[in-house]
Parts: sequence; structure tokens; C-alpha cells
Amino acid sequence: MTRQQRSIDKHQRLLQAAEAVVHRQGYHLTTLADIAREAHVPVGGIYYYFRTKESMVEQIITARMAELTRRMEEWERDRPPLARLEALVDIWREDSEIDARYGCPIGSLCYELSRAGARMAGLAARPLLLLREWSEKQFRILGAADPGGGAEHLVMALQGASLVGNAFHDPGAIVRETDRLKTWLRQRVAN
Amino acid sequence: MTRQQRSIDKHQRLLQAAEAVVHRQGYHLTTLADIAREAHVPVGGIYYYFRTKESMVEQIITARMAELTRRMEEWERDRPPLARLEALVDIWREDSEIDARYGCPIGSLCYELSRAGARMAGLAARPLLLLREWSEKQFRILGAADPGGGAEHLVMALQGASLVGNAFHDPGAIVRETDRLKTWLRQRVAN
DNA sequence: GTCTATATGGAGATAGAC
DNA sequence: GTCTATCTCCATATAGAC
Repeated sequence: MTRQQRSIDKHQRLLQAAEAVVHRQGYHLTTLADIAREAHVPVGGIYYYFRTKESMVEQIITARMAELTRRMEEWERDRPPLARLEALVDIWREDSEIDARYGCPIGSLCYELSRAGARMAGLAARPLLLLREWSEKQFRILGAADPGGGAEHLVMALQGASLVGNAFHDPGAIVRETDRLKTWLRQRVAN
Repeated sequence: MTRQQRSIDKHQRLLQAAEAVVHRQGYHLTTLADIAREAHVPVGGIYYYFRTKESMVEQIITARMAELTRRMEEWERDRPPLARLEALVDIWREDSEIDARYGCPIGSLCYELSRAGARMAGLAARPLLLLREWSEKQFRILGAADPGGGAEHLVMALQGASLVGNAFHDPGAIVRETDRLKTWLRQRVAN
């Protein structure tokens, strides 16, 4: 194993630790020391991989976009459009326990960074934008009326479910809303 | 005007300033100095009215609950149940500009305080709980099926609309979702 | 009751040894 | 490339004069 190899590993380890800790504690309450501890890296050593705290969150978001894109491409390969949208909703259903505890990692970061300057706010909104545009594309393929409105509602419902489920610490609330959403999806497509 | 009178005024001024600044900047990014400046009060002078930053946000939430309750009682006096729910949705419609800029003051605080200890998280969730329970009561009066589920969806939709509208800085998105919600409301009640 | 001055603590970030 | 030691800044909170 080369030096460079180890370095990449450590970068990955730090990034995964950062993602986990920021999800649990939120951006503002997370210190770089918290992340260092989680990744078993000395405090100051972080600055070799993340120039600033902001660049760290940038990398989290970039990784999240890549992971989302990967899943969407997978669904586009092996499912019909309606099942793709249901698969998307099922992510929230499956993550209901963790999101009820810590909120949706995408949405909670949007709110936290929305006040941290236009650049950071715009970055945080990108995964949400990806979700909306990809959903709109699926609705369009399905021939649904108002695909843009459908996609908008879908993303809003998922985010609202996560926020309220988190506020009440109630994973059941998230599950119930995903069920309602899937019923709504099938009705919408039937027309 | 007595001394006590002036003191109450200053307390009110500080509380209103705190509410406005925390809405604009979020809890974590707001310093007590920001609030003092907004209220034209010297920095240290805050601590006579707010023991700690946490007690300040407690008072904001308490005031918000009182205001919500006041409005709900007013609607219960002079509107039929369906119009009460529409009036609730219209609050978000009317605040779409400001919420697209700064997020829903209730929901964004829920996410921010959800990691700040169980006590603070529970406090932040109370306005949301009030909204859900009051809405459920209206659905029940209307004889709608699953009033609890209806209320849950209503609150989630409003919060999701605010979060997404804020992320995209798009008041139109919030307005569109309130329109969809009102259509949904009338359909639900028709059954 | 009100304000000034200051203590305290902790965060992000850097310099430089290894 | 990596880690230690440290610097600097600034926010909360307090002590005490008025």
C-alpha cells in the first residue's frame, strides 16, 4: 500500500466521519474536533484534507450528490418510471428511524446553511434540486399532468415529513406520510 | 409612565427584536449583541431580561404559541371549520416572500433546536404540535375520514413547502403548494 | 433597573517540527 | 504527508459601578 493510497483512505474516513457527525449534531454544533475524534485523526490533521470547515461541508454535499446520482441511474436501468419514484420515496421510509432522530440529512443542512451566505446556501440546495428535476423527468415520461408541480410536491412532502417526524421524534409519522405519498403517486399517474 | 412600565416596554422591544433577528439569521448565528443592536439596548443590558440565550428562545416560542392560539380562537369565533383550515394555510401563502428568504420561523427553529438537547427540542416542537392538534380538531368537526392523518399531512406539507421554498429562494413554490393544499382540503372534506 | 468593563471558554485556523 | 503546539478571535456571561 503506497503513501498516496493511505492518504486517500484517510480522506475517505474523514469524509464519512464528517457526514455522520454533521448529520447527528448539525453543522453549527459540530466542531472539527468532533470529526477528528470520530475518524481517529488528530485535531490539527484535519486541515490537510479540509482547508476550512466550509470546504468540509462542500465535500459532504458533493459526495451526497454522487451517491444520489448513482442510485437514480441504477433505478433508470432496472425499473419502470413509477417504480423509480416509489423507490425514491422508499429511501425516506427506510431511513425513518434515523431521520426521526436527526432529521433528513439533505433538508436539515439546507435550513442550516440557508443563512450562511449565498454560496453555501446554493450548494446545500443542490441535492434538493437534483431530486426535483429527476422526479419531474419521471413524471414527464409517465405522461402525468403538470410534471413540475408533481415533482415539487413530492420533494416538499418528503422534506416536510422528515422535519415534522424529527420534531416529534416519531418515525411512524414519516412512514405514514410515505404511504400517503405512494397512494398519491399511483393516483396521479393513473390519470 | 412608571419605571415598571418602561421596563415592560423594553422587554417587549427586546423580545420582538429577538424574534425578528432569530428568524432572519437562525438561532446559532444570532449573537445577543445582534439582538441588542436591533433593539437599541446595550449588549450587557440584555441579561436583565434574558438570563441566558436559551431562555431568550424560550420566550420567543412562548410568545409565538400565544399568538397562534389567539388567531385560532379568532377563527373559531367567526368562521366555519373548512374556512378555518384555509385561513391557516393562507398564513403560509401570505408569508411566502419572507419564508422563502428566511424559512418558516417555526420549522427552521425545530431543526436548529432538535440537536440542542431534549428540553429545547421539545419546546421548539410545541407550536407544531399545537398546529397539528388544532387541525385534527377541525377535521373531526367536519367529519372527515382519518382526521389525525389529515392534520399530520397538512402540517408536513406546510413545513415542506417552506423548507423547499427557502432552499430555492422561491416564494412561488410556497404559493403553489398552498394552492394544491387548499384543493386537497376541499376534496378531503367533500367525502 | 441599567449600563460598562471584563472574565471565561472554546472554536477555527496556522506555523513549523518531524 | 502528518501531527503538536499555539494563536487569535469572539460569543456568552458576570461583577459591580451608577
